[in-house]
Amino acid sequence: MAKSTYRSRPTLRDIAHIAGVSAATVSYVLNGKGSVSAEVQKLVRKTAKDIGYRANYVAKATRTGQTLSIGLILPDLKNPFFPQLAQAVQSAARAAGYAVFLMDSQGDIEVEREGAEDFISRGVEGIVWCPATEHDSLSEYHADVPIVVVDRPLPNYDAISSDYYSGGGLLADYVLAQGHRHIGMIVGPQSLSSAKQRRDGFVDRIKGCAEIDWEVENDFSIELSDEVRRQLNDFDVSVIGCGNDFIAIGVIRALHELGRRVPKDVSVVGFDDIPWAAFSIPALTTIRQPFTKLGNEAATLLVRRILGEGGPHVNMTLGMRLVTRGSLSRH
Amino acid sequence: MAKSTYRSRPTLRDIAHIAGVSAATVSYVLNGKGSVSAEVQKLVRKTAKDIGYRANYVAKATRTGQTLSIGLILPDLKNPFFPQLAQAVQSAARAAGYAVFLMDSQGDIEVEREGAEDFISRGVEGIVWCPATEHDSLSEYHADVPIVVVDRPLPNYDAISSDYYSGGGLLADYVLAQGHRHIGMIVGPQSLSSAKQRRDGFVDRIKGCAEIDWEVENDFSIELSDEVRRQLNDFDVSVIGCGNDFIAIGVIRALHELGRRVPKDVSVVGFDDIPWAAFSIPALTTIRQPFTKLGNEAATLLVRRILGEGGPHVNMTLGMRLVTRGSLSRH
DNA sequence: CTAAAAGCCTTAAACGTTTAAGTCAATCGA
DNA sequence: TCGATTGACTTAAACGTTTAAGGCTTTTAG
Repeated sequence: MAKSTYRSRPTLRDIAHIAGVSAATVSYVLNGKGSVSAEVQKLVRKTAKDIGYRANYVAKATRTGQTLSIGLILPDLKNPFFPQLAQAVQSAARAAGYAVFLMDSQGDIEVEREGAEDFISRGVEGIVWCPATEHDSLSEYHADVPIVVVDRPLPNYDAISSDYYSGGGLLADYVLAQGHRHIGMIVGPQSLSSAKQRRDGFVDRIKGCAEIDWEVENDFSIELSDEVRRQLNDFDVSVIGCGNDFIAIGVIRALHELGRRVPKDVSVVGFDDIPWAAFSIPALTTIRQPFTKLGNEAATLLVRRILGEGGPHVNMTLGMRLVTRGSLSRH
Repeated sequence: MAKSTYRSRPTLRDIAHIAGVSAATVSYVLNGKGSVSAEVQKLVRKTAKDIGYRANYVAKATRTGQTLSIGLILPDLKNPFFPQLAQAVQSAARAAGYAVFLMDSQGDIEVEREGAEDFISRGVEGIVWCPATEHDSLSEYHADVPIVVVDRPLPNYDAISSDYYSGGGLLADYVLAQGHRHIGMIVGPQSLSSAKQRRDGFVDRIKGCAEIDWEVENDFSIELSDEVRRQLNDFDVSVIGCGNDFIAIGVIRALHELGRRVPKDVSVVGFDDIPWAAFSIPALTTIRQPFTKLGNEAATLLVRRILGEGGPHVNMTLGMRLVTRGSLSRH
């Protein structure tokens, strides 16, 4: 009874029958293989078109073993980091003829696992994975299918991530060049490698050139802890470096409530260049993460692996660049 | 040569062979059908586990005709409207056992078409579609597979959208209740039904109670046209109603550049309650669109159609609600 | 005690493709 | 003229499942 109202699609055999040739012949012309006379080719194509034939990929896949699909697992689409990534992965995959299954793990590593398992049952030929945590929750699927992890180098995987350390350095250079010598830092959770690297890159470059007056940790979130809010009353620093743009936007907001003007009274810099960064008031000076390139490269690398490209796991790292807007002024 | 380094997965026949039973028996126990002795059940399950068997959905699908997958087509993941929707669709689909293929049409109706075609070739059992334009670009796939369109009622489709008209009214009520009597409006492109409805809902309620001093059109975008920017110099209106939150954020920004304070000098209201709305300064008073519910309902309805539920096309409309934050003050 | 029913398992066909191998006729080269 | 090659097409098996039909063996009912 299910689907009863929807038409069942014509098959390759239907074409064969109508055109009076064998199924094999139809398959050959539709795939441009074998040798078939121009006459028959034309006939087959015509009947295919006439009856509205469309290939059945799943039948095709049973025979060839190729589903031409990949899976994308990411932690939370609501985080503005991921839509761009997903878009790029899908677009690059599509260009290579692959469709992409989407799985939002909601930050749950158990869901990540189940998702990967489900994907593999569905025959995906590879997975692009943006891990929710530092935990290698997909290790058991590793042998079944190539996996490219993005945003985080993970041992035993192909990995593509932004060069956070250099990005931190880039930001430090600019902060120094603009004359700032007293700096407050609100870093992301240092248990996350991505948070640690951007911090270290920044700090290492600052070292000896200026003073880091204080450094506190906060979630990668707009909500600031009480400890952080207290630090915001410090009038000695001329700039506050934030672990990411969320924190920076939260800081600008909190500063605004405290009656301190950005960047007049104190400058603020972020990290990532999420879409909102351009539209805060003032617009955020930040380090741009190449979201789109990240996704494109991940999908492209994955496809290469699928096509059999060997070699050791790559750990590709993409350059970041400084985006200067209004939230930091000369000091 | 491709995939040579990845293990080929054990099949149901492998289990059968090892356990010394027929493939049919294995299938029966794995699917909980037929009648199989407890003994054999145990044996089969054990061997399945031992050799790390995982069902091959594509083989299964050739036989059953059910791929347990649906497609999701949307115009632009970068638009903050869609990530939440996608998340909800995926989540609800997953709960029903369905996986979802993602396709970002980039606003191109040709891509929409190709995407749908590709999906159908891949055997999706249904499609959730968020049209990029008012154009019914998927009409030809309509007969193949159930399609639920979201955000826009479209004739001959099941449709789920927010009740924009009522939402507009809700906003008008609040604006009036707060004492505003002179209103400027920056509406979205009136060729879009969603833009038109929210405008009409607002205007119809205002009518007779207050003055709409001016009304201009702008894209649903943060970038404002010159005409719009000129209007912003009008000191007569006490509130500016915007077609969506993007426009509202752009307006707050432009007003800020003009030296006018929001909401002290003039109030601003948006529409949609995109995630950024809460974090602008001041935070936006707006009408919340039930993104998550929209996605959930769409997926659930689609699944019901897939399972064979008949009946005429539904045109479900979801209530919106007012979210009061700081961008509008009493007048 | 026997016929019918129930329980447990197998056989084999089917789903819509692809593709290796084979057939047959026409063409070619010497 | 004849064997070999080429060209055009077909046959049939295979991919990994599901499932209707059937065949034993054991249990049940009368």
